[in-house]
Amino acid sequence: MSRKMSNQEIARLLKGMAAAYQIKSDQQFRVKAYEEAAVSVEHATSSVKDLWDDGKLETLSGVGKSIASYLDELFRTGKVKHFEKVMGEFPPAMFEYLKIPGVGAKTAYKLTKELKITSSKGAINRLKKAAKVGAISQIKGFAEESEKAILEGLGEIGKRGKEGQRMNLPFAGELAKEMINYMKQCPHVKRIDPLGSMRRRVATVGDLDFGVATKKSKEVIEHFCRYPKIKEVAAAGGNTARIVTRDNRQIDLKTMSPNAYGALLQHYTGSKQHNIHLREIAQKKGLSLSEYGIKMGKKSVKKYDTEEKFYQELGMDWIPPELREDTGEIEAAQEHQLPKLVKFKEIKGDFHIHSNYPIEPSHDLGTASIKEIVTKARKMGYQYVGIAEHNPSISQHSDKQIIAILKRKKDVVEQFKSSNKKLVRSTYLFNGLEIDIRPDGSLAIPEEGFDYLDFAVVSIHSSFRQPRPKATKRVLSGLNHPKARILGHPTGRMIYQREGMEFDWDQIFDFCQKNNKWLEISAWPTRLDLPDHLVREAVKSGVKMVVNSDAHQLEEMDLMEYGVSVARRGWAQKKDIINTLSYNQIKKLLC
DNA sequence: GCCGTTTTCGGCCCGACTGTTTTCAGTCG
Repeated sequence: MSRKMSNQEIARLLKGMAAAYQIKSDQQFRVKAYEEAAVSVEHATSSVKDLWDDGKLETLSGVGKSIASYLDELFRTGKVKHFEKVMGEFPPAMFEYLKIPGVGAKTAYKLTKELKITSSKGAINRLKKAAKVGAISQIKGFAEESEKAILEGLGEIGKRGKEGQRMNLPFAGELAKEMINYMKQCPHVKRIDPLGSMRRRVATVGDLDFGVATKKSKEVIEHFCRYPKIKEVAAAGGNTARIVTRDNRQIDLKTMSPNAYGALLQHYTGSKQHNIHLREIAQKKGLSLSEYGIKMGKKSVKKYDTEEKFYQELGMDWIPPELREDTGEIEAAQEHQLPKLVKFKEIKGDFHIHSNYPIEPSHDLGTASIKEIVTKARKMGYQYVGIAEHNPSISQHSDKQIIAILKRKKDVVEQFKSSNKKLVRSTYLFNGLEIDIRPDGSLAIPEEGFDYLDFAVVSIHSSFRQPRPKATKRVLSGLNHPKARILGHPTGRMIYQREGMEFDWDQIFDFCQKNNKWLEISAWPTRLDLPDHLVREAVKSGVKMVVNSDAHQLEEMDLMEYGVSVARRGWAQKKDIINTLSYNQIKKLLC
């Protein structure tokens, strides 16, 4: 098929199969298998099509021989005969209704039958009309509340973007900080943590959830419900509450007494796959896990104030939330072999910051001066900082002009260094450039221009749709120059806007590893690129990476922490990240 | 349909919430 099918669409297809089987048969475990495969596809950090290209479909948990072969058929022919046969027994409208929050297989099927709607075309609108005239509440098993819920659910579909309304990690992270600061004003909040994908630092976060350790749940919930940015309190009970903010973000809060907080934190941090695996292990030991603690046989639930003790009870080390995806971390924790993940405070510099130096680029210029950048870097405790503006535009300048601009910039940097000796002694300034790798693999400045640079970040900013062999060759060619040390935002993905490029990663990893080239982990909110799963592959291949902010404004230098989160999710340790090296070490590598 | 240092057969996570119900079904995370 010509169009690349998104993970979201594939997940929907698998969910449809689960729903069909749910109605059709009592094979509840086959239903569960399809549902799990759907979730796995939905949460996959790489495109399933890419995995298929690489023959790695079965690395997705929950995708075995059968589903892999169906997906193979899907990618080869654009359809799956078996799926069409199974789902063909049901009105197509039913699969549309599955999109409605709160509507599952049974409800969706019942609606199509009772309302006699079959075609998927206009199914949503017809349902909306039925709800408005009160036809749904007339159906047995439904009443006013259900009808209202369906109407509200239908409204949700319209509001959501095509990929669902998830936020990128830095966006969600900043919202979470605001909430945490607000909640800490309440003296009864002993401890507060984000939960779920936010705590695991996934690149995209859905709703925000928080856990609070407190002995005074009522007061904490009340304080939560007085959050200044609130639009409405959607629900509030003894230990949980849900608010909706003015920008329509749903935020949940769950409280627990401090002596049982560890289990709550563990349970709601997930991931679901991680927890299921844990419970299976627990079950074999005769234990049962829940958000309240651990039940041993018929005895009462044992409580845990910390997660550490909870994991210890199961015979394993505490697992950093970033690793809790059931991709081997549980086994590693049992063997006491978990990696010592890189930390934000170990970062000693940032190599990708756009200053406002008038370099006349074709892409956007930064807004902060060189002095502001170095001063900020020093405040952040960095030992060094690299400025890397986009190269001067090639369409607007001759080679000669580009060389002149780069020479002048070097002069300005040298002048800055000599007139700010004290500052530069504590935080050294490297003079770099972010250079386009053009579609043919050449770099967008003339050879002589490199004489005026300490290093170059080379990146792709155009022609993202090249076939894999050509794209791979392009990157290797771009990295080939001795001054080209960093491959900027390697896949070029833009979260929710553009899929990453397809490369032969083994070739790229191999080249980087042998030639001392570094892959960037960009902390730029819509990039977070390399993505975490590729970070992990790179770590396995012994490739070094560098976490950069790609800041265009001064404050954006603070986004570095989110890049570190991506590195951590990719199991990266200090030794894998080049900008954890001291200035003296890095100087030797660059000069 | 998936999965495996108790298994290639025989298991498959746990609980809350909601709405509709007199004891539960469906959905969600």
